[in-house]
Order: sequence, then C-alpha cells, then structure tokens
Amino acid sequence: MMRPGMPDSDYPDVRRLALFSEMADEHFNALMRGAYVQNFPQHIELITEGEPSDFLHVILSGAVDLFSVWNGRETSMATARPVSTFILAASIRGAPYLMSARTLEKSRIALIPSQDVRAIFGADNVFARSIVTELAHCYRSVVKTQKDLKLRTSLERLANYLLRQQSRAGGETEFDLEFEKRRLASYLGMTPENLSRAFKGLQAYGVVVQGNRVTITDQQDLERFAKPNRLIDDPHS
Amino acid sequence: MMRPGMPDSDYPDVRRLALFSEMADEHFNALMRGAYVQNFPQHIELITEGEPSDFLHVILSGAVDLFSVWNGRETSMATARPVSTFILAASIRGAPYLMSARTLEKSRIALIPSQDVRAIFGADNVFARSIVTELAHCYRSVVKTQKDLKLRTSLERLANYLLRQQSRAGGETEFDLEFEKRRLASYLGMTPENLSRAFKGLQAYGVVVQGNRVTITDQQDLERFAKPNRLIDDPHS
DNA sequence: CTGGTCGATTGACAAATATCAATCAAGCGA
DNA sequence: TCGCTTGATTGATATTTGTCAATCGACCAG
Repeated sequence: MMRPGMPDSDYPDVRRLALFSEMADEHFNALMRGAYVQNFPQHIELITEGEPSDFLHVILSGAVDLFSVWNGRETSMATARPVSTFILAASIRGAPYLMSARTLEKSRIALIPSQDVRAIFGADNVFARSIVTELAHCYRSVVKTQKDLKLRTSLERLANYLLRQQSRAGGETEFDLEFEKRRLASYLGMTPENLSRAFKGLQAYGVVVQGNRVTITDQQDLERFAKPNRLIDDPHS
Repeated sequence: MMRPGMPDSDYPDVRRLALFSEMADEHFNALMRGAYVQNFPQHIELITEGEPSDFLHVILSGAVDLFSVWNGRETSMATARPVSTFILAASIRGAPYLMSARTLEKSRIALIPSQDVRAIFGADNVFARSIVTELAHCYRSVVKTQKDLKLRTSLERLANYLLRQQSRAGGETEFDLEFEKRRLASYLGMTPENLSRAFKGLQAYGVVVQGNRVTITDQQDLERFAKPNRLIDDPHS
C-alpha cells in the first residue's frame, strides 16, 4: 500500500464534496496528509462486510458496487460514483461494515483513516455539521429505497428507476444505463430474467431498449404508469 | 397545544437517552424549556409524510407506528417505543418527513423544535457527536432492514424476527408479540394472510403461536432454519 | 347473555416472481 | 476470421406471494 500523502492534484476533487467543502483548510489538509490513494483494477473486492471499518473511502474515479451477502445469496445495495464517499456510518461508529464493496471498473480511491475523521470531527464544528448533513442524507436515501421496495412491484420500480435516470441524464429522451443489466436487476430486487420481461412490459408505455440504450418515447405515459413521488424518487428532498 | 416547558418530571427520562445523556446541563435545559409535551389518544396521526419537519419527537410512553403510503398502498416501516426519538434526520436537515407517524396506543410525546436542536448542535460539541452517533445508528438499522427484505423470503424474515424478539424478551422460550399481526405482516413486507401461513410453516421448526403468545420449543432447530446473522439481526453491531 | 365488530384464519384461486434450460448476441483474443 | 466467453433473452415451469370470500373467535356495549 502507498504511504500516506494524497497527491496534491487530488485535493480539489475531494474538497469539492459537500462533506469537505466547508471545513477549515488546516483541518482539511490534516485529513489529506493521513490519507492514502490507490488505483484498483476492475472487479476487486475493496471491503468485506463484517470486517472492522478503518477507513472512510472516497471514490475519485471509476465506480464501486456496494453489495451484501447472506446464505449464499447476494444483492446489490447501491453504487458509488465519483466523487463521493462511502461507508461513512461505519467509519464514524467504528463498527463493522454492513456491506461489501467491489470495483465495477478501474477505480481510484482515497482512504482516510477513520480515527483521523473522528479527530477532526471533534476539532472542527463545521466539519461535524457536514457529517451530520451527509449522514442524514444517507439515511433518507435508504428509507426511500425501502419504500420503493415495499410499496412497488418490480415493474413499477423499473419504471421509476428509468425516470430517475432520465432526469439524472439531463431529461433527455435517450440515455444509457449506467451498468450491467444483471446488476440493475439485483439493485431493483429482481432476477435478470425478470428484468428482461419488465423491459418488455414497459414497451406498452413507450420504453424502447437496445442494449444499454434506453429511449422514452412518451414520458407522460410512462409517468402515468410509474407515478413517481418526490418522497421516494427525488434524491434531494 | 401546550405552551413550551416540559414538566420537570419528564426530564430524567429524556436525559437518559444516548442522544441527550452526555451534553451539558445548560444546553439540555435550554432544549427542554423550548419543548412541548402532549398526550395523544390511540390512533392519532402525529405526522404526515411530505410535511415540513418542525419538531424532533421523543416518545415518553406508548407506541408509535412509522408508516408510508404510495399509490393507495401502505406499509409499516418501523415502530418507535419509549424512550426514543424519531424523525431525527428530517429535523436535522429541515427536510420534509419521509414517513408518517401515528399512535398505536395512548402516548405521551415531547416535541422539541428543530431549530433549537440545530442551535444547540452548533453550541455543544458533545451533543453534536451524539447526534452523529444516533444518525449513524439509524442509518445502519435501515440498511439491515433492507438486507433482510432483499435477501430473505418472508418465512425467513418471520423466523429471524421471532428470534430477535425472543432475544429482546430476555431469551425466554415464551414471549408476546408486541403488536397486532396485521401490522407485523406489514412490517415484514407481507399480507396478513401470508403471515398466518408463515406461522404455520414455522410449526415444523418448533414455533407455537396462540393469539399473541409465541413459544419457541426448539431454538436450535429454528436457528438452523433462520440462519440469523449479526450484520442483519443484531441491533447493536 | 347477545348481537355486533374487528382482526385472524382458512381455502380457492390469481398474479407475480423465481428457476431451469436453451438460445442468442456482442466482445475479444488467438 | 473463428471460436470462446459472458451476459441477455426467451420459453416452460415451479414457487412464492397476493387477492377474494367465507368463517372463526375474541371482545365489547347494550
């Protein structure tokens, strides 16, 4: 592993995160000095659930899948994309990871020792406030996902997912799925076979899929079916 | 509504919560002075999802159901029992509630203005740290619930739920379900009809149910089926 | 006591979802 | 280019779960 000392060139990207953007320079620099940066190839397991959490992770480039396993079954819980942190809660609590993490592609990851995070947290009120905001946001995200899972059928989940992606892509009629369909299926809580059928089922509402490319020919119609709701689908509210 | 000023007699109960137990007296008292306390009858809706969150709620006695609604469907997300807080995340962020809340029985609830919480948060580092700990705990709880939902069948969820309840009840062979079966069903993500059948299905593993009373005649056997896991079922880890 | 109400249970059936096996199609290295 | 591998799709089928209707049973008010 590399020795502490994140390259200065990575500072601005990290600094731009809401979690770090408001804190004092002095404290930010202290955090960065203790951090490692590593480049990982595709399909590397970064974190195994159950292990003690020693680092806060910041993904600088690439993509990371957060997943969980039980009794031989596996499910994708979330995807971390640059630039964002993951497993903040475990770091803060010093508790074991609840999720595993693996790279979906070649990824550049910064590792900030959890003890440093906790130390700076005590020294910098602004940082403390940012952590609270971030944690509250994470919590609300999971609650939304849980509502999605419990209140909707798989077809409805897919329809709303597509609308959210479309919105993320700037509202364009056409956009690309950001990852493999098998992972999307797992994320949405269904099998790959069922995802295929669900896409077919949405043809009736103007959804066309060719490979990774999705076209929404009649957004109104899809929305009438999907009934998106800001308390589930709006990532910011 | 009562005027601010929580009765002094309620102070100790609130103070005992991890969220408030470490903070300075001065700040705690300031929070309490701005708080209201109200007694609510059974089946009163305290909070409606989507509304702005003006108060941090503390349940002093009784029980509160946190639930969500979408497209005419409803699901129970969690139960708040004394003494604990709920909707901390919404209060902190000043964001709309993601869940509704209703009393399950006659309940006594303290309402602490969110703005007071945010003010004291800025003034008291110890309190800030407690909030972070609490939020991280809440986040991890929801992640566990999501793993439970996505990785297990309804029969497995029920089996593990019973083992958790048994543990909560001190590990006794016999214990009572803490709420209506229809709500339990909703909490576990199934219909009441299916819950009935699931209980029957667990007879094969030594589970006996009479009304609200559950007897686990062969814990080993039930555990072999349920395969409890600390990263899903341990509320503390 | 006696209806009446509400939740729990049961059975029959329908819908949703998963599983298994086969095939298809794109990407890639020799 | 040709196989080879991997993921996606499809069809057939099984399992799980939900729905609907009926009944049961506890509790409560009169």
